[in-house]
Amino acid sequence: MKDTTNILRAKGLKVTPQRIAIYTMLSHTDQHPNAEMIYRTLEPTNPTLSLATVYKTLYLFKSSGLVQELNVGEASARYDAVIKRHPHAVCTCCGKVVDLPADAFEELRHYASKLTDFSLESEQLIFYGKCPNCKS
Amino acid sequence: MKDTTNILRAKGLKVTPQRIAIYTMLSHTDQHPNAEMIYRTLEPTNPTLSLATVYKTLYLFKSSGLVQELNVGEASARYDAVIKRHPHAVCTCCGKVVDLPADAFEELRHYASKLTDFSLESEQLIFYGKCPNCKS
DNA sequence: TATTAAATAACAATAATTATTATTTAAGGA
DNA sequence: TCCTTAAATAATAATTATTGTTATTTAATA
Repeated sequence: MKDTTNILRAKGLKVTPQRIAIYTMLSHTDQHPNAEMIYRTLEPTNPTLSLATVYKTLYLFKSSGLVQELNVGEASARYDAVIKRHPHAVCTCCGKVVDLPADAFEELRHYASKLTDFSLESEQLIFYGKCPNCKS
Repeated sequence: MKDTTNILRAKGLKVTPQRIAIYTMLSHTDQHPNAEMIYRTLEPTNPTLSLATVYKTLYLFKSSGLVQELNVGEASARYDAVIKRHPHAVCTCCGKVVDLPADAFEELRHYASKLTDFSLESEQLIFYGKCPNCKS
């Protein structure tokens, strides 16, 4: 995809088929997949892809600010191509992760900076509960 | 310790020296240690303790509601004997984790339940930044 | 004190992630 | 378009956190 190529170039990253596939997939899903899910999704159409490359590419993207890593308490990290920090809701039954609008963070930042001597950089807000499907 | 013994009994748990040591240590620290730290702290005075027991005991305590597990994005989980949900601040430099007062959660719960169809159970709020020591 | 179900220590196994290395390839210049 | 080369990749080994297994020990209760 042209878009992905330009985004990678803008970060000074070499453009490879693997990177294009991973970024394009991440920016077209709202599933918050982990490395394994990304690999299993892309492997059929990218038979030469290896799982180690997925991990390295995610690390690279994270370091370049192209994706954010999300830690919801599972064994493996999830990834999100939306880089603006925003709250998430995690279903404690099926594991689904959904996005919430970002505006909760504005007041929170204020609140937290009053309470600590930290110089704050970012924040993570996760709600846990049962999603509509699992409730019933 | 008498206190710990009673707390374990109240949850219907068998009282063993290992459980007493782990719970007593957790309830007397604000360090939010992980399993390895707990093991290394207790092993000198409890030479018969094994790391697997630490993990199993933490799982038991978590299931019984005696401790909460805290996932700040590190490889290993941290534990807190304060079971009321409260925000944490994590130093991105030295890894220190400090507690913040719980009252931020009241409005957040309200906010989140308006935004999702989830039946919400709990929440986790983590601020990342540099602690006073690491700032300078 | 004797009984017994449960807990523990020791260690094997697993799962997620990272490191290593030989091979391949993207990017830029001739 | 073809070279050159530094960087990326595939394959796989290694590591780290955590969980499973099992023989032995022990806390709780009779």
